[in-house]
Amino acid sequence: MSAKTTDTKQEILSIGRDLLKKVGYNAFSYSDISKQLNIKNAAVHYHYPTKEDLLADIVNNYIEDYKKLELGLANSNLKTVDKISVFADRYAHLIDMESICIIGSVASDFYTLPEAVKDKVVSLTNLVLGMVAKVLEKGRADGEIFFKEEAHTKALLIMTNLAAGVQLARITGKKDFESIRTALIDQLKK
Amino acid sequence: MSAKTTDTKQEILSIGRDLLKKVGYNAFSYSDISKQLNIKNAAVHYHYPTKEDLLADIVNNYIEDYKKLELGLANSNLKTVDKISVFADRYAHLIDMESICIIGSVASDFYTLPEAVKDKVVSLTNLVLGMVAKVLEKGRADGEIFFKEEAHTKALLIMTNLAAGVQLARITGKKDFESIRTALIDQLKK
DNA sequence: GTCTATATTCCGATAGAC
DNA sequence: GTCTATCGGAATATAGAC
Repeated sequence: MSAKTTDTKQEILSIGRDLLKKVGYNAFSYSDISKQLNIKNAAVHYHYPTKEDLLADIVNNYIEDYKKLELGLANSNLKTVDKISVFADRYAHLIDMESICIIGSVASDFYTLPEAVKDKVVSLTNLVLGMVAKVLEKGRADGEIFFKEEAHTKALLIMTNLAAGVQLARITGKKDFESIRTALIDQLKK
Repeated sequence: MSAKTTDTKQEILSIGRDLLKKVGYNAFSYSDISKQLNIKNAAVHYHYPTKEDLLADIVNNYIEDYKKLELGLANSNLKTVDKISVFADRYAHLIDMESICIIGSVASDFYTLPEAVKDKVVSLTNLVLGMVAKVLEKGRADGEIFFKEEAHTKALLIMTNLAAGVQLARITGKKDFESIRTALIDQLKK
């Protein structure tokens, strides 16, 4: 139990993660978090002394999550198209949560982020792009999917479709995201 | 001259536009603007009583800009691929300005925007998507470009590639955006 | 160890000077 | 008409109570 993190800290992390994806780093305050937990805003500072500390933990948390997802996909029996669908489903779910993806959120706020966090954001982004590229490359080698670009470029195309797709959905509706999802899956089937 | 807008107001609008695209609606203050003009922050309030007024004018300004661009493209002799390239070039330029596209910026901050502005954002977005879709549809009818999706869907795919492409470039570098640009133009040539 | 009372700074906005 | 001095409130953060 020595490594156990308190429930309060876990809840702060979870609420912070949701707020980051819903309104962005500059638009939420410690008060927004403390009110949800019925504590004073300063209590949040005990667990995370500065907002930068909280943000850093959120990003680290996503790095861990994506490492697990990468392992899960690598060890799964899913067909390549279904692996990409798993990925697309995660983005579709964001829309229902009134969220955008973590990378899009911090990218929009990038020039206002603490320097130390920017490095972590780069790591997270490279992790996700690399994961998608690997899935695509293997799928093509196995003859399951088709694309002519480099795997890294194709990963960029798909990732940007999804990331900006959830952003656009806030403005024009979820139907547009579904059109994007369907189209990019169809493209892989050639 | 009766309709003339003061230089100060014009400069406020211009600086506000730049700040909106660089750091987002919640991350800039009237002080950021007033300092650049060597006036007091309250002087900005004379020209734009509330921050919402400024944001609304910025979005309206973009609507006018894009209407002009749409007319310009419709009356031009450019080939379809070059019209899309004009569009992609605008996005590439944003990266050099440390900016992201206006639609991506307000989409990320959407749930913190004043209600009245959200409607304008919807109009702007539909305007841009419609413009791109029209260019694509005409280009396909003229046999200049090829794509199998509906024109609206293809516009979504291209727009999201570009919008999230400039966001990603902040994190992983401009080279990734150039890969995206090259790939999406190549796709149109089939 | 966990949280509250309090300080400090900066925000958007108003009232009033020139 | 244009801008400055100033207000009320909210933000992040510290010091100290329990």
